[in-house]
Amino acid sequence: MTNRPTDSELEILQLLWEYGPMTVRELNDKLNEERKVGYTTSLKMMQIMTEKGLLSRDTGERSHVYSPLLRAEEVQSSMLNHVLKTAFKGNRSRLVMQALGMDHASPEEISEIKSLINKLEDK
Amino acid sequence: MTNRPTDSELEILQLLWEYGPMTVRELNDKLNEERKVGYTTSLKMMQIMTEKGLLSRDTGERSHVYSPLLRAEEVQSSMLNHVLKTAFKGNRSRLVMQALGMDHASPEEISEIKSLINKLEDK
DNA sequence: TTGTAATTACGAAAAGCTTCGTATATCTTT
DNA sequence: AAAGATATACGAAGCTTTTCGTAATTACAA
Repeated sequence: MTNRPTDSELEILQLLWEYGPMTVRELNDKLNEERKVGYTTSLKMMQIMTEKGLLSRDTGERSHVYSPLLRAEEVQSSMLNHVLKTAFKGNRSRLVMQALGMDHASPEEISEIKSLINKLEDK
Repeated sequence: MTNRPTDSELEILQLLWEYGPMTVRELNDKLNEERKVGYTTSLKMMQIMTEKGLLSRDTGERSHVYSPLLRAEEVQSSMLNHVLKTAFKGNRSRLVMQALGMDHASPEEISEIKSLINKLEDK
């Protein structure tokens, strides 16, 4: 297993990270605030994600409660690493430059990044 | 069209970016330096990529010559933007922090990034 | 010039992702 | 207790991606 969910899986993970463990019904309702998704579609996705080891579920009640098995940081790291390897051929600086150049980084973002770099340097 | 190639397509684009326009034969040879790929597999991929608008081809000679239609920077930007949106929910600073924290950024990389930030600040 | 090699075109199989319909089981309400 | 609502399980269709095999075409070589 690669720690790298598909886009649809990621959509579900984001909701679980934001709102905490949920039943299929609850999650499907959240999903439908953004786009139309059938109930059994959400159910199937979450069952598959459980098989894959992306979610765990508590079957104690009739309505099973699903929880994410990975933290957001882990998934972010996997996905970013993958882009770094495949699209940037491992060139981290260029990736960061791209990230900084995208749209317009606000002055606040830039100073946030600067202070982070200073912290990194201290070590 | 999304400017976001699949991993296999990206593998082909990387070779074209690095070595310039190539025939299927040439590209397939390059690919096979890394992993076993059938000739018609490469052919089909490149035909599909042409349909998708990822490549153009010169059919003037018997062996068609393929060129990338996008620059590496465009694809990198698309892919990074996508990860930014889906995995990081648009939080650019966190993305950059992740990028800097991965493995260990070398002192050279850090100073490279710092000087880039200073340039950005000047504007 | 006739056969061998190289190239493109085409179709299709296998695998993964996304979506949903139907069947079955379990509550809840009247 | 019967009827209706709600949940899970299961299977399968439709797409996309990746991989090749086979056929048809073109060039080359003996």
